[in-house]
Amino acid sequence: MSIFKKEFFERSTLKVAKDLLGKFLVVQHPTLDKKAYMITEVEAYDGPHDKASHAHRGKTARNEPMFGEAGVWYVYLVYGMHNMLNIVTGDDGYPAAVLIRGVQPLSNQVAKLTKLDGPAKITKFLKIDRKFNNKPATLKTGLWIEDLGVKIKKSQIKSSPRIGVNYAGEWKDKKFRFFLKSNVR
DNA sequence: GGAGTGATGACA
DNA sequence: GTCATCACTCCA
Repeated sequence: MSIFKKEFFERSTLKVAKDLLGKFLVVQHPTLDKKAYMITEVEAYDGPHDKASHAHRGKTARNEPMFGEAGVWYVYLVYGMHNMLNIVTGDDGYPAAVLIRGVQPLSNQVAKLTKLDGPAKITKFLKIDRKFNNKPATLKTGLWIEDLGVKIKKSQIKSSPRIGVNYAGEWKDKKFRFFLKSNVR
């Protein structure tokens, strides 16, 4: 059981995205027990040139966390009702983040807890909202990432174009989405 | 296929 | 100040 440090997130966004698969999102609510969810699907948003990234149009009040230090949560609202959970990667000043799209509860937890297979379902279910925005994921703030020793083989990782970014021109076809083979939907 | 929902960014 | 857009989900 080891919490991830900043150095993990300071590497290339694509590497971080792939390495996050099979790691665990740990949630600690004030009133509930600690729970861990395995990350099964992520997307990378890398750099100022990525048209699908919020950072593409430059630094704004909303995407400011993406430009900041690695290992910080970037949580924002889309479509008026959906919170999106991202973790900032890359060096300070380089806008990049990994969107967490899918997680799966540990098998010994509530069985009927359905697989959380959409980015907004995760945040809704785990009660993640913008109060986590700009908070470090490298401290036990209530939401962080741990390695619980699950080994992921390279052959289990699949990639595809990202979802919901069809406006992004040539960037929409980049295979920046990574997911575990057993969790294809 | 289409509605819902509201923060955000662009423009004036 | 207004207006269009949006890294989505749900119901049909």
